Amino acid sequence: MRIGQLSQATGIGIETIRYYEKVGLLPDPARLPNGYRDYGPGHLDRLAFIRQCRSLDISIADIARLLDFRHGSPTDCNAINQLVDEHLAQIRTQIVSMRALESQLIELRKRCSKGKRTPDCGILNELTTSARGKMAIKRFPSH
Amino acid sequence: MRIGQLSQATGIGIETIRYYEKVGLLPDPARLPNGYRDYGPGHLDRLAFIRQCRSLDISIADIARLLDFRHGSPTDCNAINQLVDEHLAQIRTQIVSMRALESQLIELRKRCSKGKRTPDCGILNELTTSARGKMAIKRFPSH
DNA sequence: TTAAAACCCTGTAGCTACTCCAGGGTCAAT
DNA sequence: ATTGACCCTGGAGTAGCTACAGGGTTTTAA
Ligand SMILES: [Zn+2]
Ligand SMILES: [Zn+2]
Ligand SMILES: [Zn+2]
Ligand SMILES: [Zn+2]
Repeated sequence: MRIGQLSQATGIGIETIRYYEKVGLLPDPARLPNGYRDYGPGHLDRLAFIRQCRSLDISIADIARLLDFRHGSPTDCNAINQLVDEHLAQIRTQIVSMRALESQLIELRKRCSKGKRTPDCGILNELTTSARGKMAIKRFPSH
Repeated sequence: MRIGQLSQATGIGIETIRYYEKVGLLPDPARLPNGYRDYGPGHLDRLAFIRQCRSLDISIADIARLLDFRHGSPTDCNAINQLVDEHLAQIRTQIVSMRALESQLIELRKRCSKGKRTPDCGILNELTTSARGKMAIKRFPSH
């Protein structure tokens, strides 16, 4: 199977497949006499696994760890459970901070209505004044 | 005011301040005879505004636009309202997809309990089978 | 037969918003 | 005279791709 076919089969772009090879996620494939990459079913399987992990936003480094567990000698799988737990915690943290961001932006948006001119824009003014409010207490004399 | 003082006053790192100068967010400051950067109150103000925007996750490019509105000749501010609306929409989209991600990871996590060995790990197996399930229908004969 | 289209190759640069470092120069105090 | 705290420039690194540039190969159609 050539790279274009692998790309079609997995829905992953050709450049991305070559990138996964470069960073060590996908083992180097055999080569045809003309130098083209020649993939087998193992590559297809592995690449599908990678795509599934990426769709869950698992990092390249963590996918490498998962692939090691998958293809290495059997061990205790607690590390896998822990990896998922950590990612879940990370996602939840991000959701919390994005919701905080959302409400801040909602408040900001309320400051302005239609048809104002920039010097009277409530949004600009709010950004300016809250920026000033957050500045360090310390003052710097000019001498 | 030298760069270290500006850094202290705004809470922005020195390297970051130089970066903002390089990308055009902060105007080039005057220089002291020894070549050190010499900032005025205008820079402090502008930098505080920038930090405020960044804390709302507004991109460098959009901050540049906001600064243009802030320091340019007065115009209609609808573009500003729209900018905030777009960011709000973006944030909300991201929250939605992160929640979807969260529930997927929760489901995945349920697949495995303590003390299993990697070949029996429900998480690994789930990742593998759902990866296979999502593969393109098209098959590639080996001939 | 030949020319275009479609495929493949390597290597490099670009994206975001910083952050860090190497290898210097400058200035105050000891 | 030397230490330490500053400051400078320029370049590399981060994550995960994506998009070339500048070539070679294979298939298909005129
Ligand atoms: Zn992780
Ligand atoms: Zn407005
Ligand atoms: Zn925007
Ligand atoms: Zn498990």
